Amino acid sequence: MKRFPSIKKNSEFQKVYKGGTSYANRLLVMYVRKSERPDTRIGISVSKKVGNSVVRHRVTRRIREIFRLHREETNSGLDIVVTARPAAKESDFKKLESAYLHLCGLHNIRKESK
RNA sequence: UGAGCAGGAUAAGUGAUCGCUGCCGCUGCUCCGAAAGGACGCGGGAGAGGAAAGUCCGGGCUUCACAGGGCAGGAUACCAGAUAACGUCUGGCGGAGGCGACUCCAGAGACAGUGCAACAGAAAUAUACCGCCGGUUUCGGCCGGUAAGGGUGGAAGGGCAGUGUAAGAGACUACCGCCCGGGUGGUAACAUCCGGGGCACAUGUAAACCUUAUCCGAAGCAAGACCGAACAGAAAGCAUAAGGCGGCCCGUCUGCUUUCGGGUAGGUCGCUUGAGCCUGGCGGCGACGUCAGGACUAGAUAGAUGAUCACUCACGACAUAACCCGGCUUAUCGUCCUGCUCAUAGC
RNA sequence: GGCGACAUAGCCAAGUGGUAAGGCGUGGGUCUGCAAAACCCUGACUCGCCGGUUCAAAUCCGGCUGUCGCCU
Repeated sequence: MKRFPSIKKNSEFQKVYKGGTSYANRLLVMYVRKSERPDTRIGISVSKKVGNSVVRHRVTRRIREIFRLHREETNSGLDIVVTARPAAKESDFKKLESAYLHLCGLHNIRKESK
């Protein structure tokens, strides 16, 4: 597997938005929905309101890196959509990471291993 | 030393680990496949900009349209050149600004025609309000001449001085301006000189319509080409066996295979070696051209540059390719280099 | 990535080079014992921003900024 699987189609995004549960904090919004697939997929959405192309790419890469590093800690078989809010453009990697883990805790999708 | 003008370069760096996207290689173990090959693994090497931006011009490329010409529509506009082409660039000319280095110009035509010019003003391209002069008078004025003066306006009938006249007026004269013709220099724009017209054309606006000259078919890689599940359709053949409707027959609906064809989801190509880049010589004032040598430098398809650690400093601006080039415009923390101008002081 | 449209008062908006219409709303007044309704009065000074053409620009011409739509 070269890359982790991701949500690509607009219809799949809409499915998660309508059928999933959502939590949010100051930096991020997270939608989670159980899927029929065995693995966990992620979709990242960054609006133009967040900033220009450079800012949006940087936010996307950081969220993708966070997901990659913490993938083993979460339950599998989920579709996750993360939306960045405009405040995310000023925050660094550490702040985004703590915000992500906070939302994972609210969703109760973290494994009980640790 | 201070103030400035013009041009150019650069766009934080180094090392380690994990991760991402192409490319190349493998005595390859594992999986798929008839094979070619692919997946996976390991190793190597590559991986955003000067504006990648805005999409404002120009071209390549692709599809569609097209005998040729004209009209319509659009663009450009001093001259000569450069270029694949351009609204770009270079060198000149004219005008404007600056002490200067130098900078800026949307810089054809308003004697081809039409339109518009609010308010003010008597009058806006045609006219007499006041004034001046002559005549007349019932002394209030009326008739005629007149653009020198007043006032209005962004703009008032070529300017200024003189002659002249009742008062005036290119009516006449000199200079300037304008128009016409010619000489000289220059490829040309243009500059300069001579002669003539006595002025008949004569406010501004062409980023108003327009005239003249030149150029332009339209759309854009989500262009387009190929393969192609599903599904709508057509034709041929087979079975008339079985099932539904029906009490039964007739009838009617449902079938299978092959071929054709449309082309959706999806996939492959287009997709990066190029009117390109670096160095040097030659031609040219220059833009640029030409010759020789050298290097290969992203190609993704929801879209690749991030995270962690260490060190240095000026503590890091604007900003992320998406078919590719040539320009323009706009954004931008700084650092460095070259040439030149002015002022002050010293030699 | 490509193509196109729009921006005028708090809101909806008209506007042809020459003083920027109108409606809703706000505020004030008349009316009423008090209100509602009705009637009268009321505001643009940066016409999104910066330049240019013109005597004069919301309007014409360039360049920016923002918003929206279409192509999948």
